[in-house]
Amino acid sequence: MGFMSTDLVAGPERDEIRIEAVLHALADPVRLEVVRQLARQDGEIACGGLDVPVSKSTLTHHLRTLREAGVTATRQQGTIRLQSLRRNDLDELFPGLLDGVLAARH
Amino acid sequence: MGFMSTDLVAGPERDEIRIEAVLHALADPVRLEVVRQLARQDGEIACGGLDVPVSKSTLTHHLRTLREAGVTATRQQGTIRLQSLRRNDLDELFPGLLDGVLAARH
DNA sequence: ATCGAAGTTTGATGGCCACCGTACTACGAA
DNA sequence: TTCGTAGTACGGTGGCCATCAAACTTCGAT
Repeated sequence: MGFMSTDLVAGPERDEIRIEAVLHALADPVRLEVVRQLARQDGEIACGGLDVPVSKSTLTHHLRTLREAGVTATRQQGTIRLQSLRRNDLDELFPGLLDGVLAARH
Repeated sequence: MGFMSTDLVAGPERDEIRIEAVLHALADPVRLEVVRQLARQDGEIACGGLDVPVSKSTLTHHLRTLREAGVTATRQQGTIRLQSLRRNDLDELFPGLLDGVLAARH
């Protein structure tokens, strides 16, 4: 009670993030939509709070791809997993990339 | 003799360039290397001037993918095809994206 | 006209991966 | 402890695509 739960699910350190993995992660329409929703929210979203037209298991797969690429961070909160964008890390490694992607009309 | 040959090979208009196609095009290691070499050169390069570890036919395939995504422009010069980056179009549509990708250490 | 150089096209192959349903795990509430 | 909720893990399937070799095309030079 009352303590900040920082129960992070494993992902790459900032220096381990590879541009190819990030681009591959962003190149899928479902994952791109997830990133857009995370960017719009500018905070954490649970899996169930994401509005994408795929099954639960497929969404799990996409979220793992994003996390392992270093695009998102995942924090466990009880039985819920909260997703957030790793804006700082991405902006430092690839300045402008994320903003450029989000600037695209869709 | 002496006139500028502007024999462009077909590609999408600027407004037809889709972010998903661009990301997919950039997500392949061979194509990303092509983009890096084009960016370093800051001009036109013939297919044969590109240093990538794939066969001729595979390179043709990659260059078509890049062109049809709107990442590169292709100009025919006799029997040679000159490739160039569509920097202006990409920067206008997705400001920062290309620079961010090129800023990645590799 | 012939030949070589530069690329494309075609057809085939193998691997990756997006997708699903089902079964499973873990946590919280009643 | 039982039940519901949230999400993961596991097989399995189909489709896309990176790859190549071989045959073809097109242009320029000889």
